[in-house]
Amino acid sequence: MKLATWNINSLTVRLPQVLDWLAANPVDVLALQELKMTDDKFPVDAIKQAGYHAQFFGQKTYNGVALLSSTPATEVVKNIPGFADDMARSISANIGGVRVIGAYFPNGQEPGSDKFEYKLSWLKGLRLWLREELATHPKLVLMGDYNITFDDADVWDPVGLKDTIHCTEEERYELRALLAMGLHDAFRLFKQPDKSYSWWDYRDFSFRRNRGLRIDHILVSSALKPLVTSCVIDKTPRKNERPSDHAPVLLELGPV
DNA sequence: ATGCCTCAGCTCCTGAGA
Repeated sequence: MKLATWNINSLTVRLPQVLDWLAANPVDVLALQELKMTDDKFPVDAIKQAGYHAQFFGQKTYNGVALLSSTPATEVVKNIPGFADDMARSISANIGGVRVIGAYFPNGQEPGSDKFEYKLSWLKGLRLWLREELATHPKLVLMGDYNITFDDADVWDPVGLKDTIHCTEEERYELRALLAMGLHDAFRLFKQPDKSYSWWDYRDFSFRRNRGLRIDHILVSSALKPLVTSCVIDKTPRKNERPSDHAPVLLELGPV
């Protein structure tokens, strides 16, 4: 089973790239973030023609998430039960025997800001809900744009970016709390190239200089961990003419 | 501190992203 996550920064702009990428990478599940469109604009037909079912949860201008799957998705849940939120940030479903959660974590803008406080409360809401979700669905994958780095290895300039957004102790505390409840960073289960990142700023030739952050993650539950055979970042689409600022992350599992 | 780049929208500037 192959799963992937990709923040595509507007599905309107990136639909051709998503279809191209799926043709080259026929995954079973693709979680998308930052659709930036309302549900009535979602390209159901194009996705269907590509051979995929689609579950989506969008809003105008910002945010928006979707799960594309080669087999039907069931028990679809939008956002975090128990956490009131007016933004479309997560979508969950059972697909191929796995509970899949695709999420677009809040950015947080700047430590100390209102948006940062919202990010921390969202993270706490996610953590409290996940505890139950893991008990109900032991085979679980949480993937998406976390907007948090685990540690210095995920940051191109750990000194210059110390305690800035995506790199603060408060954010990383919440990320480690997810690991403490039995989730595992699939990417680090394997030897990876030094300076592996999933996002590069559009400005200052950041991609060419590999000035990036690893903020897109795939976490797997303990029940799935032994089944993981690979996890990689695919930098290929970042080289496209009008790329998303994020690259997809891919996970491969043995038979579930 | 600001610009640098990209995208959406009550669009020719602004807010937000990260």
